[in-house]
Amino acid sequence: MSQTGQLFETRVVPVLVPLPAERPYSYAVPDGMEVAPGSIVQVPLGPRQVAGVVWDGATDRVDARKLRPITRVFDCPPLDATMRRFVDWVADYTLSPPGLVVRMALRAPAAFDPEAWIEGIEATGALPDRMTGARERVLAAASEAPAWSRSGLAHAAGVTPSVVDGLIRQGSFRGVRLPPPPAVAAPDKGYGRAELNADQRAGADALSETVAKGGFSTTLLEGVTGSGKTEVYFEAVARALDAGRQVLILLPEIALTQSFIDRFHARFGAPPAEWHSDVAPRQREKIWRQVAEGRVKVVAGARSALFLPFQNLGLIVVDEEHDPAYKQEERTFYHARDMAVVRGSIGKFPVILASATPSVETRVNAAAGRYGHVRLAGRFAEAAMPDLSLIDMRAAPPPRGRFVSPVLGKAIAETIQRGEQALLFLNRRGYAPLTLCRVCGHRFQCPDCSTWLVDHRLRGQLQCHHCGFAVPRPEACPECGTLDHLVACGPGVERIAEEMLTDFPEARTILLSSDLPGGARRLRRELDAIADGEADIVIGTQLVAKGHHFPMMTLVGAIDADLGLANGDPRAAERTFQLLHQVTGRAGRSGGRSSRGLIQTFQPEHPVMQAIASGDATRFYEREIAERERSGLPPFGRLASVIVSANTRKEAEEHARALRRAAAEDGDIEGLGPAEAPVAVLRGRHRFRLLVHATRRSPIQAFLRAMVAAAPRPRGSVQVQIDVDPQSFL
DNA sequence: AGCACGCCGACT
DNA sequence: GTCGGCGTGCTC
Repeated sequence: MSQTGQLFETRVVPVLVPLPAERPYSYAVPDGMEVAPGSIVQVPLGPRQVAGVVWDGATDRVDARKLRPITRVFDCPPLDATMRRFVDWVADYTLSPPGLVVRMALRAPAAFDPEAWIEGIEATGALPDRMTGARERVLAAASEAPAWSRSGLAHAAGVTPSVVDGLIRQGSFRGVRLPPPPAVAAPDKGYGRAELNADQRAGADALSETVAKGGFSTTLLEGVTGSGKTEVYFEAVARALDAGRQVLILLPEIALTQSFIDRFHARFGAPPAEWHSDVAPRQREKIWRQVAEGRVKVVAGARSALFLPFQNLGLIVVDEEHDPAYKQEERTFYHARDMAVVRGSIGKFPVILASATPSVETRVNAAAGRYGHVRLAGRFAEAAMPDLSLIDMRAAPPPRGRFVSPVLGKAIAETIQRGEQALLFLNRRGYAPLTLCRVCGHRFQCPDCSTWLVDHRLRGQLQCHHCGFAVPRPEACPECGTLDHLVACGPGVERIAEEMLTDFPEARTILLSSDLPGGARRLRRELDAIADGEADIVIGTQLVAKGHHFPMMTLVGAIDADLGLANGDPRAAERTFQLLHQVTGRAGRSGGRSSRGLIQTFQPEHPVMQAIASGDATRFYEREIAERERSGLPPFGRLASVIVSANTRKEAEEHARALRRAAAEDGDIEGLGPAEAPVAVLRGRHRFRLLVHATRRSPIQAFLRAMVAAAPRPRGSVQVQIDVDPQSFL
């Protein structure tokens, strides 16, 4: 310790910086600088300056020569204690460095400095020397509000800005500084209260009471599509706003369409602030800042909105809580629904999980009494319930090479004749799942995986859906060289679209698939267009199942409905049930109009098909939970995977083996399952997934920590990430 | 995550 | 002889 160090006590604080550091770094606080835990600061890090957060707890003992001073404190509301605890909790639970978690909360670099004030003008009351018609209009328009922007006033008065300039010179207006305009208008909790039926009223009252009571709780809001879940939880939102709290509504990214925003707007007189990947950077920063200042009251966002720096969060609603899109499977692996519950628990406020088809783990939590359970019995209008039936494809097959059965084809014809819409759902991208040579029988297979290559005609490629391998569609068989004798086997959405174009050439047909060009933005636009009636036949993969409002959709057909039941995934039945239930729920949402759901299946006797046809979700869940118990699989929790990724398959494989060996040699590491998902390629990196399950003795994180610690340190491009399955948080 | 340092292949 | 590939290691 140097003499100056002894004479002038240097204050040292921990600062969490947004990089994969296991713990906060230590920084010196310059004389006269005020910082406290939560302060957002700028610190030197190597050659650059980064934003970090002053953290809690003791600082690392660090070499005085390394210690560098904080550059500045941003004029920005600090991250509050609950947010800091939340970051630490998520880091611990997901076994990721806290620095990477805090990074998710700091993703709005320009938002740490206050927004600039706007140059505006206000009327002085002085009249100009010479009055003109244009000047009169400007003065009249100006009286509508205390202050204006120069161009805004000109626009409102219907004159050019030079008229306003003239009035400024005449002294009728003076310059004034205006606070930055709000990102969104304030919601009005009493604006467009919906008419609720008795059932919905009871549900809304129960949720509102939970909100009014305050404190942490989790409630499952369960009700079929069209039962008015949204309107019901809007009442809880209104109650939280009434108490002066902020509200977060989480939605799967794809469900954040204009129609949701419109419904919110109709209820609260203003749209919510939107937070998803399509929001422009400037707007993102504005929203981040105003959320931190408590000026934005309601955010509707995708999973990343969970890390927004709310000042006064009082309610989180997780809509479509079963949706797999809530699980982030890159960088920091987390499940937004579960982390929402954790955030509620730390912040001591209620969380509402809404779904027509809850995940099994949420059902189990509700059944065990850990979560409250509010059920909405029926639809708004009972008549709007779709009439569901199974089509036995063994009894009534379509002609060879076709996949839409005559029964469904007839229903489509009738539907579009009436000017209504038909939706065909098939959960398989591309044109055909298998291509073979009619001469020698050669099947096109992925060189790295044991899977067929899927024919994608729109892209002119054969693709492996497992690892991303792709080749141009060949014309000749690579085995026997014969030209033009390759044949596509089985259906994909592209092929169904082709069938529809052949059968209904005059109909407006839209194909929706995640691999079509244009990305999320275009998809949202197309979905809104469909809702506006700009299509007759819609063919789509699972993305059409996700919470859209299609009032004209009176027929839903599921092609190959039992597709998902074949693979060995322990959640196959649950996923298939959820998908089919959601997709058939798209039908019959406009009251009065009769609607149908036709499900093509090769195994109509399967319990999932029976449950779908009967519309009895409860029976399905009870059976599924019992089934999992019988098979020894926990209904949820105590499961995890270790994901090893590397630039080459060999590297990834080698590290996966090392982890396996470490687990085998260390007696304390139990529960490394035999399963190992085949390698997948994601953005050029080869990934291995090892399944891990814990025994009853300790939380699964302990196994994972021990296993990763015992294995050799990753070398080269190798990276290890952990994905912990949903558990109970109470 | 950046960014610099460092050690092996094709070029102004 | 250098420019530059990305493997390795560090950042208070």
